[in-house]
Amino acid sequence: MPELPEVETMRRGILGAVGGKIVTVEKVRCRKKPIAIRPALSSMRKRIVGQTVLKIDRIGKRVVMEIGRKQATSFLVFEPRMTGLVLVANPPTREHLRFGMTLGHCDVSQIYYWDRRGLGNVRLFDRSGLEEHLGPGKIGPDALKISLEEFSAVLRQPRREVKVALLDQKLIAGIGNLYASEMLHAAKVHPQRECRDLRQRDLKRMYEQMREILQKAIRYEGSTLSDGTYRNSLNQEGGYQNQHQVYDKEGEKCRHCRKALIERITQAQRSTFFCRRCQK
DNA sequence: CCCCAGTCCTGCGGGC
DNA sequence: TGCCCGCAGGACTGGG
Repeated sequence: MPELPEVETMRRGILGAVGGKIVTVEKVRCRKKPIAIRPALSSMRKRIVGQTVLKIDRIGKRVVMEIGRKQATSFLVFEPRMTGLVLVANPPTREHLRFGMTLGHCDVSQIYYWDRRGLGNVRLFDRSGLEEHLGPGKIGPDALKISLEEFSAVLRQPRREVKVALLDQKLIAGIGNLYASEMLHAAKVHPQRECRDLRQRDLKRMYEQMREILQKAIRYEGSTLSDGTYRNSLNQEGGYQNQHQVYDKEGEKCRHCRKALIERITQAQRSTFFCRRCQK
């Protein structure tokens, strides 16, 4: 379930390994069990082999590598969805390795895309294609770049439940199911509140807790759940799972009030965890 | 416009 | 004990 903190950790892993150096793409390859890789490998090779890695970015829950020369640059986008990993070393298994790149002139020589379930994808866009698929309008402002004013404005979604709105990537980019539950608990806001009923003070607490939790989760290098799928770019576990207050803790005593039990409900076909006593 | 169910896919754990 | 089904939830799609 890579969300913003996990994808940011992947981005930093790649950046630390290749950043600041002139990096040339030498080889691009793909292993069995093809996932969505577009365009096909042959044309991807034509466009990026021999080119230079210029920038490593993140758009919401995607890692974006800008590759090329000054003018015509391409954008290689890794979208891990549920079980994808962008690695610089130690892919968990060979079986689910989906895509690899060999780089020259830097400490790491390989970038891997590994994906157990294969729901993710790797795509190459030109500048206008990137704009078309992932530009503003297609995807909201980043959860760590949005201002309080903008945050309050995009959540003017009268009848939508606040938890469902937080998951909508067109409104805010980067929040997924796990961190939505955690930030609402920390902000003491009930996940089923309709957005129109939120007061400015509620929005302010949500905004502050969103930043707090995402930044802290990045420091801990993300959350590795019991299925163990998510790893950082060196295939090591994250640490934020030990900081969770509500996610996947149905029936446990709330760590905040120490009285009520954490409940689990379904919203938009996803589990939400919350404390009825703390969250109003 | 928004909501909902279905789709992709694999591995696991709960239940029988 | 062993097997099978359902669930996990990223993003997208089509129908209401």
